[in-house]
Amino acid sequence: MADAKEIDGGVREGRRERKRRQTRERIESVALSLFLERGFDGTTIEDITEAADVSKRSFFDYFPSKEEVVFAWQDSFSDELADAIAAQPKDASIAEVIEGALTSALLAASSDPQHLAIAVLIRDTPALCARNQLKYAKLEEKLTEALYARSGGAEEERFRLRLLSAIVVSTLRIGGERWNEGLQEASLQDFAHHVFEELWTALSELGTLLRQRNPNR
Amino acid sequence: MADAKEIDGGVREGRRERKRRQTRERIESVALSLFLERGFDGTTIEDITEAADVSKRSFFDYFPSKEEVVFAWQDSFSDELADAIAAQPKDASIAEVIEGALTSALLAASSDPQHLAIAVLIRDTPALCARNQLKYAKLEEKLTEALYARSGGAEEERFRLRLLSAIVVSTLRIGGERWNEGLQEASLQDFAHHVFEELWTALSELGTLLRQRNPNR
DNA sequence: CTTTTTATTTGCACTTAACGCAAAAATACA
DNA sequence: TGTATTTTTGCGTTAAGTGCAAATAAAAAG
Repeated sequence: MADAKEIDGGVREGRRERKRRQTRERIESVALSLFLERGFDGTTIEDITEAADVSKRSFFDYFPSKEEVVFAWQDSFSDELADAIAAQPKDASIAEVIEGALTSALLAASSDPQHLAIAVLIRDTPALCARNQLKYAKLEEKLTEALYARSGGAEEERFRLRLLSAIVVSTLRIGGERWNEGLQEASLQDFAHHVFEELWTALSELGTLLRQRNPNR
Repeated sequence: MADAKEIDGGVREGRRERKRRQTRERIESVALSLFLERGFDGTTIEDITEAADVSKRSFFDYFPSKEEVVFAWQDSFSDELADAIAAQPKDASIAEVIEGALTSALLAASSDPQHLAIAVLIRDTPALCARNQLKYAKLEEKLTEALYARSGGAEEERFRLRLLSAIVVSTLRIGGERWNEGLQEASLQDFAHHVFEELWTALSELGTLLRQRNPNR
């Protein structure tokens, strides 16, 4: 059990790992094609495994359920967002950090044209809608952690940051819906910037409104 | 097909309707007991139908899936909240409307002691977690509509109200988690009031923060 | 009270998702 | 080469959920 095939410090991908990765990618790609073609419910695991040329049993060795194939890519988005937050300039305001990081993560994600089709698929499949909401919850957690890690970390800040994360993720969700409904005339950057403008303005006005109504608190 | 059994204008519940309602309630009650006793995954549909003395097939005539039994009561909460919002005094501020309506809806809901057990069940069952998130989305929609209906309805207000709804629902979610984690020393009223105080303060400060950073916008 | 109509319940067969286990095949290593 | 390990597969099983047609119960009509 000595370490094998190590070259300049990194473990190079052996045949096993390579094949496993390829199989996983093949299943994912084939499954998504079929989902888009025949719908999620109209595609059986057998359809997928036949097209991907693996046994039905092997499918569950790669993905715990049919749904997870659709959401496999989601984890990477959370991670990218967290990285992007850490990468924002030190002197940026919290609004700039969030807007900057989210915009760059969104741009990276949208480079894959399949994502739009997947979004539509999710919207039109009730079973996927529920699972999709869970994605937002996870994203919210990650975002909170990333913001908390960045901003010194006073315990009293936690609620505020959690709330802010929730607000941002909600905005992402609402904005995403609007983007999918609309005609995508503007570029994603411009659209995102516009939505953030609305967000900051709305929050700012909301703050004013609340302070006026509860002046003594 | 003439109308039958009508007395003073209302259609009295016939034996059919009554039995159907009773059966539905029996299934629901039995199912929840079993879920709490053996867990959601550890309870089969057959367990439920045997205990409720109906056929397996009939179960699906009352509920579209095992999960829906757990969430059957949720719709009524949304409706109560919408009613409570409409019932708030005309001259109340938006914050007062939300806090007042949500508090009263929460109090009404929490009068059923099973709700706490259900909340724990949901938290501990992954399959239910996903479905649970969908509940929040629905609540958000309802809340937006209720606020929109109340506040004259300028089209430009929609985004703000939607955002505010999202914020409130997020707060409800976060507060709910905290409530379940904690020891419930305070009363629900006091706890809710405290959470709302935090919310209004945080929003107000957030507004200030954003205005300082984006003074020219 | 009997017949007819309508709504509800049930039984049964069927599809599909998902899991467990042990045999078989592929790969790594010596 | 031979041996150990990992991966893949086949097969059997459980349980959710659907469709359909027969049986049953309730309501309406005669």
